[in-house]
Amino acid sequence: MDLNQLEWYRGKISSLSICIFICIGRAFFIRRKNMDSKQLTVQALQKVLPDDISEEQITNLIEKPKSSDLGDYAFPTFILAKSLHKAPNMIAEDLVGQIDQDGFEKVVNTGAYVNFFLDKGNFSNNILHTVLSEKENYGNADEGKGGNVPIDMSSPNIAKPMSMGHLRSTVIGNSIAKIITKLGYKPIKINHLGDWGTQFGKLIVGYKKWGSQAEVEADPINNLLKYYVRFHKEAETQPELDDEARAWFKKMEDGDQEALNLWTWFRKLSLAEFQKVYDRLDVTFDSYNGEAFYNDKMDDVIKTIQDKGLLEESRGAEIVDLSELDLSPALIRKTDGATLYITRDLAAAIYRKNTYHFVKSLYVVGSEQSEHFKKLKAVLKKMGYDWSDDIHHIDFGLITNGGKKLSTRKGRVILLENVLNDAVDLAKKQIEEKNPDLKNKDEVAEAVGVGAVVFHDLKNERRDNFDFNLEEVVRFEGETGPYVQYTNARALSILRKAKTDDYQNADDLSLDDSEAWDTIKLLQQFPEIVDRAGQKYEPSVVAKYALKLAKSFNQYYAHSKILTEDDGLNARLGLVKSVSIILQMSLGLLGVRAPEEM
RNA sequence: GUCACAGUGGCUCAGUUGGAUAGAGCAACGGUCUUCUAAACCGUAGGUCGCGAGUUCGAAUCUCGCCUGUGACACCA
Repeated sequence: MDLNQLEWYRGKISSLSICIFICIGRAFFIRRKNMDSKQLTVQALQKVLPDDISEEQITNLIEKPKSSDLGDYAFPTFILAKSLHKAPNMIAEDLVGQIDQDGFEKVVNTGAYVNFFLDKGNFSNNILHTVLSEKENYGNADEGKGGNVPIDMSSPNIAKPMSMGHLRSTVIGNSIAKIITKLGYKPIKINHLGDWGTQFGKLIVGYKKWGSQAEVEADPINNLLKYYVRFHKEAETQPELDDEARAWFKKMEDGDQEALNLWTWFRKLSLAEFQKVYDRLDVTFDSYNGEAFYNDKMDDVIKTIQDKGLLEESRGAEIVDLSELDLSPALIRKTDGATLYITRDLAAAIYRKNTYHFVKSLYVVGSEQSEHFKKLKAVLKKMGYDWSDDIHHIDFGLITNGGKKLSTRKGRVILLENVLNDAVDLAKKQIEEKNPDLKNKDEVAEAVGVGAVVFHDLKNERRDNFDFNLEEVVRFEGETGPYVQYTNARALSILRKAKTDDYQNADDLSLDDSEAWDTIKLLQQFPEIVDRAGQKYEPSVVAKYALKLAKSFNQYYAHSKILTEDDGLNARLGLVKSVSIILQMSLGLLGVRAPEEM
């Protein structure tokens, strides 16, 4: 490298570092100012409140009024009534008289509250600059510090169709993965396939009795399901079928070629079918290690349990007693020597710890299994693994149909694929009706239809049960995914129609408009929303926020003309752009696509 | 029976750490497209926050009891 080149590099490097320095400095400065809007309020109060009330107490007492009519922060004076021997509303009135209103739009009292109104122009200028410069990094945090977090999710059973129940686990897990990524963790999405167990014995019996290779290949899952359902029906009157099934599963475990070949074939066909659904949902996995993967890891686990003196015999089975925790015993090995669900999960938990050295390990599994996870953690704890505390069961409520639990065995399932197809068909109809000139109709219909189903699943608290209702799931009006998508599409449409993009570099983005105020405040809330969603493993926090932001923005632009050539144009466009950035990010965190037009 | 979770307008649900007249969306009724996509916006009507005590200046929110629903409760996963 000659001298000239060296100089050139130096120049590059130094100008780059200056740029980085300025950018970071600016972002930091802006963020400080935003965070300080509450701090400003605290300080204003502290100067006029009695000394025995600490800054911390004031911070905790300050609340955000439900309505902007009552300001942006409010301080209730009730607790001062006793010590000051005065009525709360008198205290509030006195405080308002003493408070230095500098930096606020105004400070007034309403009854017993002191209400602080922030300087809208200043606040909006700061927040819009922040969002426009940080873009999709807005709201990022480093809480996770790159720690691995395996997420056990989706986990459908081989040879059975994916039901709405699997949808829940899949989309909740997927969304949590995205949310915690934003918080600095590294999720490892594991599809813990149900690919082992006695049901395969049943399936083989059913296939051999009533099936054919051609039939299975034509429509694998539906036909395999058909055999399975028929097996259960016929076994009611012919109990000897159950014995046959057990024998076939035993053959699998003993390595019988015919049994294993069938099993491998079923598994392969099923995975290919599942993949179609995952593609539509935009969900990928880092591992497909299911139950079968742990077959050869069971002995070690059982040996460890035994070595620690935890294994007991009871009624012919081997168990770990958990009665001191008010839990029923964990069945490690059946009377016939076969292992069980919890044995495999113990092996999996230990494997994941050893392989990923996780900081947390999540299981997105229905709440009917909460007992199982309590036992799992308890056994691990007894084995001396303190990291059992890092295991979290992310439970969710079950989906019923007509108030009844769905059951694969009885053939009462809601097929996810049908639901998605219905939703997409309906979306297509809507597009033909409302926007017939749209270019990529099918692609948009897919995004909207699937988005509606996914959003519907995520918008309520995980643990809520819900009764399946097709009309409700594929609804496009009101509090739905398409509503958020539509709001974003319209925002983008405005930006396309704007003759300028000067707002991207404008210094002044202050927007002193009460119509826009709620939206602006919502933009500022986004980072704490992501954080809360992550702490609670609750995608619905993001979904509800997205609805709130969309609604507030819809209200704003239904009443205000954005594309007007005046001094406020840059700020308004900056707001539209910021809203679209955050709506897209929110939808992204939920695993819902955001079409540019619809 | 034991344990867990839930109970908010006709339906589906919101409601950070207890706070100001309990909020939305569907459905119902009425209004708004010559003006940035009406999948939108505005308005009207609709609630003893399951019931009863307790704590508190103050409870949908915390504690206790009861009622109702759902789920789990040893060889399924």
